[in-house]
Amino acid sequence: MTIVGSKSMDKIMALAKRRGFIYQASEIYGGQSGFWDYGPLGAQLKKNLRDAWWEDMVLNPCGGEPGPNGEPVRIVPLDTSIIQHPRVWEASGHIAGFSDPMVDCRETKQRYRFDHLMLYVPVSGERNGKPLFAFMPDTASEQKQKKKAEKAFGEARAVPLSQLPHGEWSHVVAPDADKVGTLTEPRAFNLMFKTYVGATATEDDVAYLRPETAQGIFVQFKNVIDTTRVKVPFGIAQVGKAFRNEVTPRNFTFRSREFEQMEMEFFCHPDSAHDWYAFWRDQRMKWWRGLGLAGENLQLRVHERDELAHYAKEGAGTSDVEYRFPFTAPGFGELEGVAHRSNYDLAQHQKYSRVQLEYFDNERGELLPNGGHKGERYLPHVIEPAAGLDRGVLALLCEAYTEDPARASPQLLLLNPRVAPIKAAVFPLVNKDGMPEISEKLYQDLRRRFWRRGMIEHDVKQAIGKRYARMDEAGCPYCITVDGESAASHSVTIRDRNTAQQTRVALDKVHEFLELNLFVT
RNA sequence: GCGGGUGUAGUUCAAUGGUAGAACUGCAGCUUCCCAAGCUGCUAACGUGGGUUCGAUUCCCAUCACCCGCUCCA
Repeated sequence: MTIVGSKSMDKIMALAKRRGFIYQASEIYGGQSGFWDYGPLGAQLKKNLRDAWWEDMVLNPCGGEPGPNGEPVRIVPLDTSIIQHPRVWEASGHIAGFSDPMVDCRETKQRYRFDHLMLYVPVSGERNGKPLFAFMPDTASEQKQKKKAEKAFGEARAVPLSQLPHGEWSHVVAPDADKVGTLTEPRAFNLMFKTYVGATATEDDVAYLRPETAQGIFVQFKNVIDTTRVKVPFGIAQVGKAFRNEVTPRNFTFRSREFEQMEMEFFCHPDSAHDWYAFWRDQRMKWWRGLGLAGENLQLRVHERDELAHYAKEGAGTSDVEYRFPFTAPGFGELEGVAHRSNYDLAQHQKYSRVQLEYFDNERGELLPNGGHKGERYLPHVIEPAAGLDRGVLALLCEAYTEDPARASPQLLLLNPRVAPIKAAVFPLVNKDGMPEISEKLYQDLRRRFWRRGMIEHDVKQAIGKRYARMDEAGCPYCITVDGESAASHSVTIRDRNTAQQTRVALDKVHEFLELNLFVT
């Protein structure tokens, strides 16, 4: 068990840089806030994590474990465009809230358009220490706030909130709030990256880089249903880049402006949504555990009602898989959210596109004399496990980072073999006496066998201890050394990264050893 | 967005108003039969842009980036 407190982010970042895992984007130009690049080892580590997700979500979901309906889980892949029709983001609700200045209520977590909010103030103009009451016209808050205002200071009149002098903000009671001063400053939330489609680049050509990959799935839901013979319940999975103009990119790659998501939208009948929600919540937690985030640094957290996103207000709820990063400790940071989105997205797209997106389920409805069912038409509910690939990589690095003062080279990465970028390294103990010839041959053989699984390294230069140390820092699980006995006994030593202990293995059994220790869990 | 801090080789640090020194890393050679060993050599840095000055890595301003604390995270 490693103690998080002993892990400093500075050291992890230095190692990530030094060993070529993560670089600052555009570093030679001074860097660009919110953007990071992956170096050779980082790119492979990230690919391994992405592949692991793909294997366990698409190719063989949940390792073959049946879903709550007792049947194999069926998920199909998809790859949609980063730039979608702008109306997609109107339907999804991403544009509505963010093209105009908004104010948030810290108490109720409601968000209001700044230019829509009104305020009840005394007709006399003198507040006399009483609070002022904000409301949204044509909502229940209008009458409620009016009553409160009249009780507080008699006759009240309505003025736009925007006319309020800045110093008076702390005296405003927000709609549906109890306390004063819970409204934030008005802010423009242009969280979506804007661009122009076409060379003319007029305002008519405005488009956005997707702020999440999920909408591409909802938009193509009908095509997938119509062309692939899938039946509800089933999932559609997608991995890809998403972009958000974060106000404050912070904490290394944790909050980046360009990031990669691994999202799966699982479509099911509304009646079974709770079961599928619980199923995916537990499956996803199990998955992260299986990759090495096994200790108490991983937790599942159920969202409070008042922090649910707009699409998850109704339904079974939202849970986050969270990891205790060194920079969040003792708190946790989100790795993946599992949300019951109800039918919010399909309903929105059906409304905005005016295309029928309901699913006809001919295995439901009343039983017919011929043994079939009458069928039922409905908008499926959606359970969405949405994971951050970059956050996953960061969590793996943080978890793997270990200091062992007993070693000459105290820093090492205890990466799970499945995600480790370098699977094995082959060394001649010394670069002479026929050893490099044997190691070169073994290296070529192993690379031919394992290239699909990851990198195999070969290094003949410098002292053996230095080569071991390098591999420890890269998180390579096994170092295979050709020594003086190898030629005569046709054997090599295999060094375990975690223990630094060596085992002698016959040359022609090395691949079996790796197969067994690296890939069989 | 606010406040504080920091920017010198790949990393970790030093010095200096007269353009920088080291350790480790990396690379090459020698050596080397098991954990960053030894010897020799090489590569390699003052975040960027202004200002002051005869001269700025050093002082000033701006900017960019990172870190910490708030804020934010639809």
